Amino acid sequence: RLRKWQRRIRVSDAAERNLAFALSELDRITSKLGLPRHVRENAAIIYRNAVEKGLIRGRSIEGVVAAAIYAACRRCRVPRTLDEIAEASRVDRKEIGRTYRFLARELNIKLTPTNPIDYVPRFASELGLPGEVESKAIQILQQATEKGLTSGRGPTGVAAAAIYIASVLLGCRRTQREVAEVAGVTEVTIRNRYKELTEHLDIDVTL
Amino acid sequence: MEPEIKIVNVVVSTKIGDNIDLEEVALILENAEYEPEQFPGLVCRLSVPKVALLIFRSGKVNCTGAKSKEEAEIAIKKIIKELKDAGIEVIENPEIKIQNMVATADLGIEPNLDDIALMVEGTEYEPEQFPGLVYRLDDPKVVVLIFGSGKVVITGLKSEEDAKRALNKILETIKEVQEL
DNA sequence: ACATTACTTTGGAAAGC
DNA sequence: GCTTTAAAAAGTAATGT
Repeated sequence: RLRKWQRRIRVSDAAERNLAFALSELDRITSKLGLPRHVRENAAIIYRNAVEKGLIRGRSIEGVVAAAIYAACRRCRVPRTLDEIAEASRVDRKEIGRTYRFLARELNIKLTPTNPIDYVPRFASELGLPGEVESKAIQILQQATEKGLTSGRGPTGVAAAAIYIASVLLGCRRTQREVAEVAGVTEVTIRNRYKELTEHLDIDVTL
Repeated sequence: MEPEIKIVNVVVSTKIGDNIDLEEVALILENAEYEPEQFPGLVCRLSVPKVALLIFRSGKVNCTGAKSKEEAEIAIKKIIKELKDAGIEVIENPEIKIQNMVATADLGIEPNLDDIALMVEGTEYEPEQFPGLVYRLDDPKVVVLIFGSGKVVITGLKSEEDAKRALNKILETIKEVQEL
């Protein structure tokens, strides 16, 4: 009767409030990361699907929002690392990774591992590198993938090394430190991938 | 020749008594750490065999780090004797149950993790987070970590036999993936 | 440029928060 | 869910020489 009616109002109120909070968080994080509108909308769809399937139970709204954004970025081929999303949200990378896996499984989101090539445009432009360097880096990564040199390695590290090599080859060298900075990896990692790529792909990088 | 399987860790549980005073036990066993604020169990490390034992107030005990069930048994017998000699009431021949085993092996081939992740159900492969592919098998119910080198880690094992079965299944599915 | 140490992942039990 | 324990895989990271 009246009680039931009131409870329904309360429940829908709470649901509305939660959704509003989630969407505002989604807006805040996506704008902080400078993500395009279609990525944000994609993340919003993923979040709504999660709500409909009751996947939020036992999880924080922020965690699910962050995981939805992470998934949307990958699906739209404009990946952000877990560290970047963890920094922009107030959720730690462990929880985002765990929630992402959970959402992927429950919502049947099938994503292949992030292709290092998808990181090239963003990293290259942040380094102010011309299109030719970008193309060269992508070409290197395609060859690397064919030879299995990307398997098991972190996508950002391989992408960073390819960009570093391409920048040197085309005469607009960026230091390992600069590339490491924008890619969010250490110089040691770039050096390791650099060795691997130049050796196995017979690339002469003479300075 | 089948790939050699090496058991690298065995986790075992048992019960050696009741209402054990861990403060007292901490004084009896030398390499014992007991910080109830941090963890309810007492930690005791043995050098031979090289294992770690977790002893609880209830008398329940966990033993980790052993290379075999026998090794874990020896370790548990050791602390039982020490406690008994110190005048603590203990169960002399407790039933010891294997809770988990970890094994490593080499497939002898370098699998394409991307292809496996794409075609095999129950797999997770996120190189950004971890270089190995995670493969959950239903029978035997274990988890296998497969690396690009062909090395694998099998965990969740209750017996050595399951490790062999799991390994054979993995080799079979990888062969199927390679053909398709 | 090297080396060493340490953390990521997986599984399971224990008692308590 | 977390806390603690051990061990392996390969990659990445933090520090040290």
